Amino acid sequence: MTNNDNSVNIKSRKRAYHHGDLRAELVRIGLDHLARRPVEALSLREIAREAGVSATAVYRHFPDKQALISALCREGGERMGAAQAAAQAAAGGGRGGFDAVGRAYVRFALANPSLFRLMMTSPQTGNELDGAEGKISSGMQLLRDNVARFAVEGASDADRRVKAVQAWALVHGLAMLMLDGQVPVDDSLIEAAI
Amino acid sequence: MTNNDNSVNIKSRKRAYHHGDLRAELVRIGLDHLARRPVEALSLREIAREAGVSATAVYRHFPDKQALISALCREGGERMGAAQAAAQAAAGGGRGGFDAVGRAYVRFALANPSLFRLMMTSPQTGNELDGAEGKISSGMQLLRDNVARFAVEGASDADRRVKAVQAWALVHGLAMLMLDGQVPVDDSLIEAAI
DNA sequence: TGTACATCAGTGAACGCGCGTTCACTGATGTAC
DNA sequence: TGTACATCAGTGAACGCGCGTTCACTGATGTAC
Repeated sequence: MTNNDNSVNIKSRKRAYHHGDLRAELVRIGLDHLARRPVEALSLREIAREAGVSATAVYRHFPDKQALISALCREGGERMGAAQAAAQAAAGGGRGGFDAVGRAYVRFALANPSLFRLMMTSPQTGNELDGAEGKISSGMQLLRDNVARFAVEGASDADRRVKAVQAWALVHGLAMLMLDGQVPVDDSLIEAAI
Repeated sequence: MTNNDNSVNIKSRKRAYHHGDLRAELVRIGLDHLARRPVEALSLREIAREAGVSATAVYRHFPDKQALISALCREGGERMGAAQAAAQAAAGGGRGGFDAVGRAYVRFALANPSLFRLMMTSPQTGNELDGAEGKISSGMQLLRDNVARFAVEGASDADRRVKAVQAWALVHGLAMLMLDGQVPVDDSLIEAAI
């Protein structure tokens, strides 16, 4: 939030947020909910309530609930991509960096369970109006690029493609199994398995 | 369904089902829904509607919606286990049989998307009243047993545990990625990757 | 073989719930004169 | 520097919806006499 004077809330209920601030606040609260509660519990009314604003106010910033959800996915994708990029940078290039990206993928999923599920489930969210194409599911993209880059040893194209899918499946499967409580959430297990 | 005379429906609305038949019919319809529609669209009222019965009638067979869902998961677990066992038997023992179980896991998930998700997401469904402990999530169990059995090469216990998790994660990840449309649903890809 | 009766799987009306969305509105803000 | 006005982000009441669940009930079935 930039420069939002909360004391204004007490004196007047209108224009409590500077232009654009409520939008950012709604996204913030939405992401917070997704970090703590199941996807199906995500409610436009509750997010508005938590922002201290009427449900109707949301419609000043998003045409409908789906648009809010898309914004959450977009923001989630960016954060996930950033986390992976940071992990890769910290680990240096090469194989070590590649593994670091995979681990960051799993850790992001564990830290943001419902957001991660939502990002996976939602249709690719092609850019309807927005121009930022590549960024949208950048969390997926970075891992996929790495996977493609490190699977060059394979003989044929098809072979490389299989290796890429295997690598992604391993990482994604570990994330989902931990998320669903089928495998204990154990950081050293992440280190060992990836 | 055993011996259910449907012509009875026309003459009288009461006792249209022999004892126990409506229960089986509700489960059948529920599974059918789960094969075609998202989990969150599963509605007790709609299942009843489709069975040609009032919503209230369901409560003669299940204390509440959760009990219906548990029954669906139980049935799903059994079917999945059966599919895996059949695949293993067909492929013979050894490594080939092990791979066959993994592929059957993925194929079951693809054939029953929402049921598979429900089985993964639902808490382990420990047996409250029922005595059939091991059978409940037998779909998971068979794969896990196999995974444990074929990971003996590892040096230490911890190492074997890691290998087991990796194998499960690969299979599970491939299933989920295909289910979510992130990886094309392609049977030859399943063969190649597992 | 015929009759009285208990059982219990079905019925339809009604409940309260929270949801997403619409509507006509209001009043603080920033701008033009 | 002061005043009139357009803008538009907020308001609260209301909508219809389908849901899970409860209630008092009904009537076909199978059993005991």
